[in-house]
Amino acid sequence: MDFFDELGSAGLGSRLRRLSEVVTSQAAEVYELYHVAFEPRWFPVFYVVATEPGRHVGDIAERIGQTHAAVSQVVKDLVKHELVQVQRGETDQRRSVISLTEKGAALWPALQQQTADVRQATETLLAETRHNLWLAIGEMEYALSRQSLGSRVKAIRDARVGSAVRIREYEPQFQPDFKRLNIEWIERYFRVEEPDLKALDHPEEYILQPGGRILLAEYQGQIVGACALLRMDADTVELAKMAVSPAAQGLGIGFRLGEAAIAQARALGSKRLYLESNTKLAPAIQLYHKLGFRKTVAGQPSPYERCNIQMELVLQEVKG
Amino acid sequence: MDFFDELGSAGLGSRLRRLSEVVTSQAAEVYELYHVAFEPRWFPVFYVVATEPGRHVGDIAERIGQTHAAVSQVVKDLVKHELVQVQRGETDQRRSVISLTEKGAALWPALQQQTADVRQATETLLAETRHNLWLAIGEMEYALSRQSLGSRVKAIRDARVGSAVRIREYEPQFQPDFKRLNIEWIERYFRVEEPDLKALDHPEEYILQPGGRILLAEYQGQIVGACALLRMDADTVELAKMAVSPAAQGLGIGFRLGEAAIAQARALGSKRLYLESNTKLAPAIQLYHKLGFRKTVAGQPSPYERCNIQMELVLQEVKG
DNA sequence: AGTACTAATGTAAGCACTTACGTAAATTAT
DNA sequence: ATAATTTACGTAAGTGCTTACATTAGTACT
Repeated sequence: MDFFDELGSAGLGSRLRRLSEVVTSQAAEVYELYHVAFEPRWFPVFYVVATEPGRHVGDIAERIGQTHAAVSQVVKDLVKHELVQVQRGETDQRRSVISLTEKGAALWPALQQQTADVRQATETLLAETRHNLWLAIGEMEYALSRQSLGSRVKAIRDARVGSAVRIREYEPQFQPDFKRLNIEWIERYFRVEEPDLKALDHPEEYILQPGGRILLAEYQGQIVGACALLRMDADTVELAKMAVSPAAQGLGIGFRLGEAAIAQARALGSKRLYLESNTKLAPAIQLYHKLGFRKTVAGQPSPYERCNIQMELVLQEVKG
Repeated sequence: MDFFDELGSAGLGSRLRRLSEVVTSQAAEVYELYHVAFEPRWFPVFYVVATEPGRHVGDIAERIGQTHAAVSQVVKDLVKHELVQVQRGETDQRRSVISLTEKGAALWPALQQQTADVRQATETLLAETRHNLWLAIGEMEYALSRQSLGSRVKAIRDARVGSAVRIREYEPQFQPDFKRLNIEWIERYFRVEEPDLKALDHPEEYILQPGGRILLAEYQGQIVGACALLRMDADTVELAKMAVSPAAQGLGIGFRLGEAAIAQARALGSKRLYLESNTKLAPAIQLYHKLGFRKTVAGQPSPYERCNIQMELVLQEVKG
């Protein structure tokens, strides 16, 4: 208890498990109280079999929200205790249709009575509390189905990282970082080509002087991402040399760089932003898509071997 | 979901389990998101080891509210992943003192950051709901620790049965029931003796005519319990021939009979109610105790072999 | 009718814990 | 000091589900 208070709601999963264990074991005591040879986990299956005859395993599983495997196992137990029996389906021989045995049918009224008692006890119990557990569970299930815990945490992390990421203009001292980040991923997936080295070794000459831009992402005092805009013609700019260090991937840094690059392209008066990539780089393609880029049908020839896809983002519709 | 609504809160245990599974598996996704090679279930142990150095297995278990076995297993896993190391205790060689390895220490800051994110996400999640799950769990744990589900259910059942049990005065047609109920338990534990048969076969002659009473309990149209009051002398009445059919035991019927008998004894003007029993019959002794009977030190000699304990209940203090 | 796919089920193994049990070290009683 | 008890721990097996896999029956398509 102590510990959970300290840890806070991050331990929600464990805490739920612990409570479910307490409730389950106390439920088992209830069956003892009624001296009924019956295990709590049988109940959902038995209930469906008793109230809705003619159902088969998969059917029951769907009804009670468990897997067919769980139902199959419970049925096996129930058969062993002679409470239900299994028949092959008439129309469909694959089905296991479950029905009560005489012994099972004899047990049912007592079980119903007991369930009514348990329900009443639980309802009194819930009424004792200020925060209704039953309703809280329902709301939580709904909230989690709308958005998973993972994506909620991701949103929080992205917000935190976002405010700690600084997008910077190129300065000469960043040339080694710019080169390192790009060489890293090119070597990982492809091989470094001649045009790469030119641009990475002499960015001022090959990128900035022709009217392009270089952007860098700084996170926790380190340069962890980079990208470049290359001037193609009056209306078109190419987005290239996009790189994020592996350690900083998944933090939304690529997206921040992309946004900044698009803003820059607009500022340069470009009407169309264009890029080349490779379908092997699925996360990158996904990122570009998220930024608004769409695949172009027929494109210019590329100077790079590794490119097999071209994408573009229209910044300003050309009036036709 | 459907099913639980229909079944009502009787399925609280299963439902908690299901939710805890969802939360736990979503928590695992979070670790993937941070690409940290870490399993959620390690967290509590790792947390204690990181924040409170020098602790040993049992110590950690107590801290996080799990068993030492669970901690021992997690530690084994953590050692395999080189995140912690184990040393024998210095003063006590039985202890396994756990500490972080370098790798573990390196992981800790990232994990702390992640935990903070998870906590924030969970808190936002909880804030979205009208019924706060976290507080509801706390309240439920408290309510269940005060009174278990079993005893709550029992109280409800006793109330239900109580109103369905009718305590009746003896009538000649009940003689077979009176005999059957008593023979049943006597034969089960002891053997039927001569005075038993006299009283059971001819209750009017041996019990009623000397000024005694016979009470019967009717439940669902059947006689399921009986007891008799035997007049001893002007001040003393003996409670005897108390019997409840096995199928109806545990329903509080004995208690109802006892209460009625005590009321009758008072009505007869008796100052002292006395009984003989056997310590082998633990539930019976417990019942008598609950009714207010206390063991007497030295008693009268008994006509029955099977009696090895005498108890009495003072109805009206004899002024000394 | 033969083939590929899909559906229904049973079985095995896994998960994150528990309880049960056995062993060795420490403590207490004699 | 020896014996009896308690404590600390690790291992095995159980719990109530799940996922993964294998088998067999039914369906759709040629």
